Amino acid sequence: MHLAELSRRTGVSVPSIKFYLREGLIPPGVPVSARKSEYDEEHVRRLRLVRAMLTVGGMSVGQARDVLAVADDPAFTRHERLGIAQYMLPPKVTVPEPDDEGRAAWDAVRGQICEELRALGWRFQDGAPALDVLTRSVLTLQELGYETPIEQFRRYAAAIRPIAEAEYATITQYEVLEEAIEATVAYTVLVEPILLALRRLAHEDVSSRLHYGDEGEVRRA
Amino acid sequence: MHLAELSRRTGVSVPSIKFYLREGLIPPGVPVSARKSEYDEEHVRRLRLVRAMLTVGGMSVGQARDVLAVADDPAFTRHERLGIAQYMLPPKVTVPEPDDEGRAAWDAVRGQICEELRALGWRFQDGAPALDVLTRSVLTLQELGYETPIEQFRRYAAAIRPIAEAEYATITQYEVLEEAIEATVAYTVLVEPILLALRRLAHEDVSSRLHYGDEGEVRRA
DNA sequence: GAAGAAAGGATAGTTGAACTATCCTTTATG
DNA sequence: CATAAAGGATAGTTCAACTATCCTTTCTTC
Repeated sequence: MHLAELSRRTGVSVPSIKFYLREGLIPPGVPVSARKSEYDEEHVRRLRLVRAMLTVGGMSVGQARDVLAVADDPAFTRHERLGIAQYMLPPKVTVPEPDDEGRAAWDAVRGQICEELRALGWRFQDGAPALDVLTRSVLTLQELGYETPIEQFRRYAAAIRPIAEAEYATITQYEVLEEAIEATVAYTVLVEPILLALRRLAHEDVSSRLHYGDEGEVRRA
Repeated sequence: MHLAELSRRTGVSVPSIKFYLREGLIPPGVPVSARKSEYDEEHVRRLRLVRAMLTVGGMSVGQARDVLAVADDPAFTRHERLGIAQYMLPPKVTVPEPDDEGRAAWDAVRGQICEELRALGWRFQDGAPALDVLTRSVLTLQELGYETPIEQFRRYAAAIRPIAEAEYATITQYEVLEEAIEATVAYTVLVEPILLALRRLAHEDVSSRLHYGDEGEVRRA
C-alpha cells in the first residue's frame, strides 16, 4: 500500500506519518521506485503502536524512538531486547549533581530504597532509571513534609509484584521474539494508565464508603 | 517575605513565580503597598506542591490550576473538596463523538468495565474521568490485538484496592481540612510514579529470574 | 527631601516539541 | 506526450511553559 492508504487505514494524517518516518518511529517503506515506497501490514501495526505510545502512554517522540530503536536492533540479546523496553521507558528525572548539597539526601533515600527492595528479594540493576524515579518521588514527598513509612513502601511493592508476574506470564506466551517485544512495549505502556485509573476509582470508593456508609446508594453524577 | 525571597526559598525563578501567580496556581500575596506584596510560609508550601505536581507528577499548568481551584474553594463540601482532587486529576482522554462509528465499541468496553467493578462492590460516579482513561487504555490494547481478560482486570483491581485503603487511612489522619486536601493532592500525584517505577523494577526482577535462575547473582550495570 | 536602587505588575519574546503546509521532482496514467 | 498525483525535503505553525524587558512605584540612603 502507499502512504495515502497507510494514512487511511490508521487515521493518522499523511504529514504526521512523514514526520514519524523522519523521526525513525516507523521503518521506511520498501522503495518501489525513486519517489515511491510500498508499506505493508507491519507498518500499520507499528504505526498504531506508536500512536498508542504517544497518546495513551503519554510518551514523547524521543522516548518512543529510543525504545523502538533498541527493540528493533538484532544486535542485542533476546533478554536485552525484551528488558530494554521497560528499562528505557520511565520518564527522565533530574538527579542532583555530585557537588550539589541535596546529593547527600538523594543518595541516602536511594540507598534506603535499594536496601529495602533487595531485602524483599528483588533483583535489579543499580543503574535502573526506575530507581531514580522512585528516589525523586519519595524525596519530593519528604520535602513536602510527608514521610513514606517503610511499611507502606513494602505494601506498594507487595501489591505490585503479582501484577508484574502475571504480566510476564502473558508476555512469555509469545514465542516469536518480535511479537514478544511488541507485546512488552504495549503492556508496559498501556497498563500504566489502567493501574492509575483503578487507583483513583478505588480512592473514590473508599472515600464514599466512609462518607455515606457501606450500605448507602451510589452517588451518581 | 518578598517575591525575591520566595524565589530563594524554593529555588523557583522570579519570572516563573510571576507566571504561576498569573495562572492562579499560587494565591497572590498580601499587598503591603501598591507595588509590593508580602508572602508567607503557606506560599512556600504551595509553591513546592505546585512544582511537585508539574515536575514529578507530570501535570500541566492547566490541570494543576483546575485541581487547586476546587481544593481551595470553600463553597464545596469537605467530601467534595477531598474527592475533587483525585476526581479531576486524571489526564484528559479523547472520547469518540456520538456519531462516530467507534462509539459502539467504546460504550461496550466502558459498560463492561463498570459492570465488572460494580460486581466487585466498587462505588463510583458514572461520569468519573478515570473510567474514560480505563476505557481508552483497554480499547487501545484491544485495537493492537491484545485482550485484557476479565481475570487479569480483576487482579489489577484486587491489587490496587488495599493500596487505596491504606492511603486513605493516612489521609484521614489530617484533621484540618486544608492539610487533608493538600495531603490528598500530594499523595495522589506523587505515589503514582512510585507505583509505576515499582512495576518496572518488578518486571526486571521477574525477567531476570527466568533468565538467570532464582539462585544466580544479581546482574549489575 | 532628593536620587539611585530595587520590587513587581504588564507585556512581549523565547524555546522546544509535535505536528502541518508548501514546494518540487518524479512517475503513473490516459 | 500531457496531466495529475505521490512523496521526499524543507520551512512554517501552534501550543505550552517559561523568560526577559519595560516602567511605575517605593524603599533606602545621604
